Amino acid sequence: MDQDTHVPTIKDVAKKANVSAATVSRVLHNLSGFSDRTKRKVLQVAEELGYRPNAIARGLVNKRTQTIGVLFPNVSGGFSTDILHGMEEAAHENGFSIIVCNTARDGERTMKYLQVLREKQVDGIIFASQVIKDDYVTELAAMRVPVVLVNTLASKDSIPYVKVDDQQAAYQATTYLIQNGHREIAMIAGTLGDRLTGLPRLKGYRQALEDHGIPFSESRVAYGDFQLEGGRSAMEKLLSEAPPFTALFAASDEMAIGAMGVAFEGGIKIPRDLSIIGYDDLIVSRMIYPPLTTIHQPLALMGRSALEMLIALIGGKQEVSNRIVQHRLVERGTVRPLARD
Amino acid sequence: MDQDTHVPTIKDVAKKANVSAATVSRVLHNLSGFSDRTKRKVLQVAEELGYRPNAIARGLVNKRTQTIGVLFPNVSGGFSTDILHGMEEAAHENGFSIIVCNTARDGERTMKYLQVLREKQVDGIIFASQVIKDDYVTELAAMRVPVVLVNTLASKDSIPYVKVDDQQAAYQATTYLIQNGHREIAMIAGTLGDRLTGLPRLKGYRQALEDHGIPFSESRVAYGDFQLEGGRSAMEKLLSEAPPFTALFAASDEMAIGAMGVAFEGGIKIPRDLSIIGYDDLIVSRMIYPPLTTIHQPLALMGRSALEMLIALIGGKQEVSNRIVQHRLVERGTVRPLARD
DNA sequence: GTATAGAGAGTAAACGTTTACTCTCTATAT
DNA sequence: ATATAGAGAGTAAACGTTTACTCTCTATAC
Repeated sequence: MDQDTHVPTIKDVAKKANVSAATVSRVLHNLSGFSDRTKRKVLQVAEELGYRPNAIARGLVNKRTQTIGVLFPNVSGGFSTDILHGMEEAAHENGFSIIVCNTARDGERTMKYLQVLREKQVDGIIFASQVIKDDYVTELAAMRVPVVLVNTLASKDSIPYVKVDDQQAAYQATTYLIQNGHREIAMIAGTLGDRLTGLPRLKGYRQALEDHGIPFSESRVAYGDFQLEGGRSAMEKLLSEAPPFTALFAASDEMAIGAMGVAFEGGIKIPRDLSIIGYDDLIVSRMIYPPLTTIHQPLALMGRSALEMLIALIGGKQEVSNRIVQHRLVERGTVRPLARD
Repeated sequence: MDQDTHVPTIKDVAKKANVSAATVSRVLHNLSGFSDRTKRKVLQVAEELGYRPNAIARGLVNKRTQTIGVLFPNVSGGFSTDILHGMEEAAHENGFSIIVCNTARDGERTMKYLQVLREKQVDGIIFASQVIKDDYVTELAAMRVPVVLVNTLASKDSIPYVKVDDQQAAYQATTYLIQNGHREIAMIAGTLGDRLTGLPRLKGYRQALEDHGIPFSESRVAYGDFQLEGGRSAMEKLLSEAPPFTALFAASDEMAIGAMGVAFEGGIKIPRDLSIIGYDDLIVSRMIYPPLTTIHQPLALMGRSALEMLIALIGGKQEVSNRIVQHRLVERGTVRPLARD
């Protein structure tokens, strides 16, 4: 009766194979200290019993769980999704599992997750595109596990990261609009307070303008939250309050798409009446119509990179260097060259 | 020196508070068997030391990890993403963590994941929209953990699930096209061999046709894989090989969007020249232009439901009943009523 | 023929909790 | 004054592994 509900342990294997648990462990790990005969016997018994090692017990002794915690501001955004995909891939290849956490951009919730991850003894942590508060840093320090950032920075560069050069990318996006003859260019920027992703993109935009002799005007900038709805309301604000503009740079594809929706609803044809360039190159951005001209970030690759950096750190590497990955402007259907006047 | 790298355990707390580890444990779990004085002392010391319980050790003794494994055919699809979001939410509320696995529709890979999840002693497993092979069922049985299915079925209904009524939903979608005056209706169906999601939708389509006196023709059906690319190639095939049609029912939004792309490229205007209805109601479906008319599935809710069912089972509930959630046709911009001839 | 090295394998402690049992008080009932 | 109940707390085993040590052979070197 008991056999029916008992899941076999290493001891069961040991007993049935007439060896000690230690020997079974050695065989299973292919260490030394057993004869060929024993090895065969152990393997056969393990197979027979359907034995699987218990990673929890293993984790307890060698203080490794082969598990990594990943925190996203919103799991369901196309953005997080693409990054997650790359991470998952790399994790699987390296024998790690991923616990996903959706922080919903909420500081308290993030702290709660950090504690859970600590208790679960994850081997490392990745933060994706999220502002890193000091609280987090303190908690992370107490956890004594390596951390890697994707698409964000910690103060004083204290944590390794992989990201693109936001300012340069924004500069390029804006310049592209200018080269297409636009001079009245609005921007939907990221969260106002966000100095890490929001500000550099705004700076790139401003710099491009000024380098081409176009005065920057705060009145042509609206702030969103990188998400669809934020893009929509920013666009509405721009349309009603800003001086007229012929082109728009949105600091995220989601916001660009939100803005496009508002434009369509208002009878503004894209790109005929308004040119738009986004930032991210989500998978959906090429699915929509017209397909979005945007700054491509290799998101899956960035996820993969971050995970590989993290694994190196977990493996004992003392330091990894930050990685600036290459962005790229991809021309699709939402920017129209303006006829010279 | 050692203090510097040592992470405090329950024993450290015990020693510093002059009590036994058992007492600390009792205090922390708010059981009985300690005075108020002791409680205060223990709590204070735990706080001072920055003590956090080790869930791995805990898991070892009470054979619970508060962790759930979730398997998706492709994490980066909008589909999985929305479901995951609902699950993550519910998991967090109930003190569970989620390990995500991307099976890439690969049987071997799935088995590998199942084994990892078994070793990691997850408390339960959720399969999302994936064909359940017999191999899996065997492995799952050996794991002795509860399983719940989302958007799929196992043979003989042996595993509880939450899904919509695919056949009825497809019937409704097709009927809607018919009621809008269409009689030449093509379909992009799911994977040919897939009897679980693919076939019912095909059946619903066929049934609706026949109930309205329209002969079903195999030549107007093309098969995709539920993903974007599959939709594109199916559409190309339909356009070149099928008899002309004025409307199209796609068994997934992704395929519908892929088909729309092909249509646009071919100069076919939607909905003027061709009406399209999809299936899923992904978040992106309302972001694109024109916004997709489709069958809404409450994906996040389904994810949440599945997770709650699973937790009930983990909690010892003997049985949960399957849940058929309500779908809904949402009218947006891709279906045009056909003028009566 | 003895010393010795190394192969093969077992013993037991350790990882950090939880929990069943046990023990010692103090307070109350008789 | 004694029996007894219950509060407060400790002891130790258990969970399933890994691993440092130890032990016993057999084979080889001399």
